[in-house]
Amino acid sequence: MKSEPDTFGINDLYNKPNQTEHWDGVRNYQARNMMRDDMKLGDRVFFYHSNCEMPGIVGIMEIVKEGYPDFSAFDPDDKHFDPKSDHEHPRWMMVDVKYVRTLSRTITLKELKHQEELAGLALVRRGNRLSIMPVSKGEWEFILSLE
DNA sequence: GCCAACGTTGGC
DNA sequence: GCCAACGTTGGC
Repeated sequence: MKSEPDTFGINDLYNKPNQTEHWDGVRNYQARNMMRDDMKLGDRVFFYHSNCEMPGIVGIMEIVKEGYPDFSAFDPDDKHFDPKSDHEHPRWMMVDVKYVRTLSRTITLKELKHQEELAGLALVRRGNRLSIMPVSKGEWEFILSLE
């Protein structure tokens, strides 16, 4: 899962009560579908810092609440307000994530791009801008072996 | 259903 | 700040 550290970085998650936060604001259907259908309680997630000096994987989180309506879409004052989403027919979903640990170092995007084993990783495929992307078990373990 | 215009993402 | 690569919108 990607987030801009200037907006919400891994240290912000670390400092939350229970080190837990809802992952709101996602307004892309593919990403929503993953939160709605694929992300299960206990699943592990990489925390990726995007749009910053050193883009890359910085930590690990865990899903502690499965997909439910993103209430930030209901709030006209919220940056991610969507008038087409309401309580009866919520259009957007989110999950709750909990901090697990910070990696001993940032595994940079540049580094990930250079690994043959990760050629299939969604993150490094051409032009991928999704804010949530799947990681296979093999890819997960390989990435952690780089730490 | 097509597709041009537009807005966004995010690396660089 | 630039701009490639997307996704979305809306006229037709």
